[in-house]
Amino acid sequence: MRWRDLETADCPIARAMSILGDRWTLMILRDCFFGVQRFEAFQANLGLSRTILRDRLAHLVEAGILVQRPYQDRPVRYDYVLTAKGRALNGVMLMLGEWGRTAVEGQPETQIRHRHQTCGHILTPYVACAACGEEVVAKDVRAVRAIGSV
Amino acid sequence: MRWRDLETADCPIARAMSILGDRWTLMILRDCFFGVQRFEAFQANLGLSRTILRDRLAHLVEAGILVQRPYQDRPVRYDYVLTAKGRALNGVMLMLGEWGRTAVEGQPETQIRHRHQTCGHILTPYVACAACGEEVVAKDVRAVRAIGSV
DNA sequence: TTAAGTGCGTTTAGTTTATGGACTGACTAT
DNA sequence: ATAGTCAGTCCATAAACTAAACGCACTTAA
Repeated sequence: MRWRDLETADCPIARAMSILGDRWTLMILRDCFFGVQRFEAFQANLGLSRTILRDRLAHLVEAGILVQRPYQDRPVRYDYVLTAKGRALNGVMLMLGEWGRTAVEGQPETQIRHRHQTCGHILTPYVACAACGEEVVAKDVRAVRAIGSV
Repeated sequence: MRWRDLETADCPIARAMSILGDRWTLMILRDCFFGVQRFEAFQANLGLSRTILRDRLAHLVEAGILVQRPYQDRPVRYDYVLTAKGRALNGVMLMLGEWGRTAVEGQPETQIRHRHQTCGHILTPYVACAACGEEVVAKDVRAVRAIGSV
């Protein structure tokens, strides 16, 4: 199966993965959330090949997740910054980090956490339901095919 | 950079991606959450090559995300089912699906949603802070290096 | 008892992607 | 002038992925 056939899949996870589903894209976006904006910085942080970095950044721009913002002329150079669509990945990132932190063994002495500025605590994120505000756990959820949303 | 070097990274997202970060693994896990358990079913649903499927399932078992549960002898055949560690990915899946649904254009007529059994509504998931219960948005969050958690 | 089917894999050969390193180009700073 | 910075391209090699065929240990149907 060709990978980017998933773009038009019926399943939103499949559509998400058609954009995010390779070895580097989510790592690049993690760096974006940490404030990294420049080509050299991504490359130095991640250690991926420049060819791939170029390709992935271009895809992310094309997908509307990053925008190029010129920070100098002669020669023109761009920062890569998150769009609203990119910032909307915040929840995915937080949950992914939480899973990596709690579920994946391997105990580095320090780990990166987040502080929730509005309450001051170190963040432990969980997924809640917009309708009832309760925490959502796997067993309480059933997949349904929906037209519209209710 | 060699990919599985990330296993011991300091960043929990990097550690998560060392397991989940390829084109198919999260798609396989999505199917697991939808109840798929058998080799042929994964292969038919996803259309990936059998070679890769074998490899990915083996990795997921090795990582403790799936377990093989024999459902017949002669010849012995296994179901692949989520462990607690696997089920802990529920939040990631929900947020990934929500992002795919709301942020990725392309409007199939029907989409897969979830029903939140405890309140009966179609689920719109969001990420909340365990300390204060409020929704967590990108701008209210700052990365910190932490030893312990508080 | 032969034939067909099922389920899970392996093998093979060919294609696609990724990799690391050198290189270019347009500058700036010393 | 010389070195350094930054973003990117080019290239040869290496690794990953693919589709299709095949193998094996059965079960079921003819």
